[in-house]
Amino acid sequence: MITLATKYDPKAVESKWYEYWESHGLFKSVPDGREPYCIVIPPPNVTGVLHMGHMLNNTIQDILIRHARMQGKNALWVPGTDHASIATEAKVVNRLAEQGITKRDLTREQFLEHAWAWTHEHGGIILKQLRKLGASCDWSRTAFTMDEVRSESVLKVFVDLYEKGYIYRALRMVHWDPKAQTALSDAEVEHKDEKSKLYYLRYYVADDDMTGETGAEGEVVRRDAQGRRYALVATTRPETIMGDTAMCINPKDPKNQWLRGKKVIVPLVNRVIPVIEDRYVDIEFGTGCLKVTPAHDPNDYMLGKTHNLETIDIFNPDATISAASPLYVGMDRVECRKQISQDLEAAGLMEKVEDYENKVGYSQRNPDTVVEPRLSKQWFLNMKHFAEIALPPVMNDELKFFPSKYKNIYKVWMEGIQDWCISRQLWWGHRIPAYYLPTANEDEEVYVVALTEAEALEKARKIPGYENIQAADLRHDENALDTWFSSWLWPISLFDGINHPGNDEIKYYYPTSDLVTAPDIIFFWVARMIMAGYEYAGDMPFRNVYFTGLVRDSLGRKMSKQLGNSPDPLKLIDKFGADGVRMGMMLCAPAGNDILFDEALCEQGRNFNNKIWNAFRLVKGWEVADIAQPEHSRLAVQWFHAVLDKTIAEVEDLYSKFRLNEALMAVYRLFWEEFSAWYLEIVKPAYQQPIDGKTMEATLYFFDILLRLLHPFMPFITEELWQHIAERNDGESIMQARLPKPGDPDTAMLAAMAQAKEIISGVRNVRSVKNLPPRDLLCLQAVGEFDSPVASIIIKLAGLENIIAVAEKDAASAAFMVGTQEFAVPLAGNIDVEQELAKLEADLKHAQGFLAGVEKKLANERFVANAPEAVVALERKKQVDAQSKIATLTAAIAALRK
RNA sequence: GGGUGCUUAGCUCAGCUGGUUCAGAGCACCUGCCUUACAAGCAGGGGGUCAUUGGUUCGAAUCCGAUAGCGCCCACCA
Repeated sequence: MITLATKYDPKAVESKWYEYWESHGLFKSVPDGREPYCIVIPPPNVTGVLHMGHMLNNTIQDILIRHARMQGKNALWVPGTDHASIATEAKVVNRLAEQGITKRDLTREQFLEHAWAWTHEHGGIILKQLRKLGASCDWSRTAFTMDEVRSESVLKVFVDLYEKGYIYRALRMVHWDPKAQTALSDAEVEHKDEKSKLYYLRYYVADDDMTGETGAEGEVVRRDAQGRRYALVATTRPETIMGDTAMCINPKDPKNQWLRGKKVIVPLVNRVIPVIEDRYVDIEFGTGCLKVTPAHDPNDYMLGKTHNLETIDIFNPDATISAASPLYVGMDRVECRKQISQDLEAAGLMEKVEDYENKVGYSQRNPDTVVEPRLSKQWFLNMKHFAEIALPPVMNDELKFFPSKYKNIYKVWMEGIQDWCISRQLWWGHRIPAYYLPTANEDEEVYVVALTEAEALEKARKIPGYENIQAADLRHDENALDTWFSSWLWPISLFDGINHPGNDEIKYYYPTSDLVTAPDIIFFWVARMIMAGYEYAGDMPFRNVYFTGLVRDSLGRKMSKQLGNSPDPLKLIDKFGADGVRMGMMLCAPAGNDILFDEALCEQGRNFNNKIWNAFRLVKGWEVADIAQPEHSRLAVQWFHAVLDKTIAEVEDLYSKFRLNEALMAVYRLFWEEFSAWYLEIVKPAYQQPIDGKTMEATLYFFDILLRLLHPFMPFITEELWQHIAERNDGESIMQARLPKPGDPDTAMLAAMAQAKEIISGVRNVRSVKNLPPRDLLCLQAVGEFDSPVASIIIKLAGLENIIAVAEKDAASAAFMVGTQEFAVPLAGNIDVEQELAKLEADLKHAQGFLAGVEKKLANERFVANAPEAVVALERKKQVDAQSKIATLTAAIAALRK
């Protein structure tokens, strides 16, 4: 007999088994004749570290992968990392800043050297951390969005889309991140409500003759103390007045008719600008006068275009005031706002300031940075075609979203889709494969798009006038592509399906099975992968998308460094074991809801590990002897087979619906309640007594099956125990064990045990209330006929001497009811009559109330006439049962009162 | 501003097409137990007018409408 510690120690086993799995190649997958099951990992940032979001996301993926593997599928989980253009470049820039180097001091090549150094230094840390969690990825396939295969894929796709006419270059108002100094896509801007100010500024009428006209009816003419007339303009951004090139009124606005055709003077700047008219202006807002700054507002840009206005860009790329501005040159925009409002005030040009709430766009990657609308030339992808191919399969459930509520969100986005700005003014990323040719005119652009410089040269020479151009004359586009322009190919490029379409791997693994990701990247990533999937692999990239929730703390707050409410996953693993943490995550992870993470749940996970461990200790401690199998054990085995059949079917159903937390809860209860609290207690031999062979064999079989059911959730402890349950060969693993197919559950047996449990609970309750010692054997009286197929189990677990059917129970006894039958434990006179009466009367009252409800229903003619027969019959049965129960209780009370 | 979802025990959630003895689970809580597998445990127990309000129906947590609160997505009104 082996002696094992009473507490399970995860540290001793986790690394051992991970190494075992890896060294025996158990995570590896190559195409074969089996059904494939594939997940591609949402690639974490290459320089990132594991946080709770990864923890949740990857636990779920590992559960799905391990489950599929145990179903006999060829399971493949492909790992990798993302180059995360903006985020990584920002980190490198920060590190260089610490060394006193700015990006501008370096050439592109030098900067990239630093970036690669950083990547190699920090890259892959997160993948090592995933191993601690037990992630069963095929590490031999680890990919990087900027490795050779992926890079080539990205460039090929760019060239292809350009040639198909979907990619174009245009001068547009784009979102500009002044910190990263790059354009962003619409999706990378997050709007936040902000308390700001509305400044009312005086725009004096130019060359005012100050004639005394008061204007037509409804006109509002403003004059200062000297009688000079002015328009009052409301703005949230006074610092942009340096870029004003017009003031706009609505032609239908009666208040401002007098301004038609006039010119006004921009305050402080003293530039004279025309008053234009456009119905775009909201008459009700502010004073109905809008200042027009075409370079710094999308609407104003549009007005500028229609009215042929000059565009003055007063910002540098870093959002300091540019030399194009007459004032405040070099000042930061935030400073400038403060300064200019003071100066306007001092000059008497600011009439009032109101509190105002509006939405301000922030850069997703630089959360403190307000994005600036900026006119610039960028590369765009026309999205219309892609929306058309990607919307239908989701709407008709060929490709399923879990939970399905995201379908609608997806639909709305697709239907209102905007072109995607794919160029970034960054170096870290895939360089855009466009080559510019020298032109006489600086504003004119001639370029070719080609995979390589050689091809570009070839193409360039076909352009009339450029027949003799040399490689040195080509200027490679400086921009990099949006990170998501590589991620959207991930499910294809991982199998090299862009460079080698139709290769064996892509044919076998694509479409992949399930994608597990957070909903915040549904547009960035999920939607675009679906687009690329249909465009480049002719099919959906995955069959199901499981959207996890966001991990929050137990108070529902987002996890953040400032709040300090974000636990370090590795510390948690250290404290509770990977299995415990995995379980803790899953316990609070109902599909699609936010996760309110609480460390207490990991504790629950750890406790469960310990429970399994101790159940194992118990079973392993039994000595087998050549003795007959007791009746109760025989029945328990029969019953537990039924429980397994039922639960396995339930669990499989829950998996298919991605209700993993419920699947876990089902196996948790199966192990703790049914197996440990009931089954083991039934078959457990008396202290130091041996067990019969049949029961032992069945028990070990059950334990084995339970471990298999638990394995996807808790891979380490289950492997450890599975290896101990029976002799295993080197290289064998529970990972490869199959889940049994459930049979039809023996419902009669399940019903019999359900009743038996109630009876046992009844007796235990009597013991508890009457303070009867647990070891004293009791006698149980069943009033009327009694016949249970599992009576021997009741006798054992309730601690009974026997069960006897009696016509009338002892007067001095504690009674309880199970269904319609009364049971009693004779108490040899020491009963508290009052207490007993109170209990019976409470039961009686309840039964009477119940009966009244049922009878009221039955008295309702319309119910009897309209309800289905079965429902009415059921009500009648309830009536009869309640009546019999009332009779029993009344008799019992009368007997006690004697 | 436009959509959309949610509101069931102290907490986190189940409850599918309305009817299985007047709502279930886990955790938390209360009581009693250190009973040789496990106190990271065992046994027992309490706790909900299913947000509010109209309606449909013989019958509503479940269907429909309104209200309130919370959340999410989208959006260039200064």
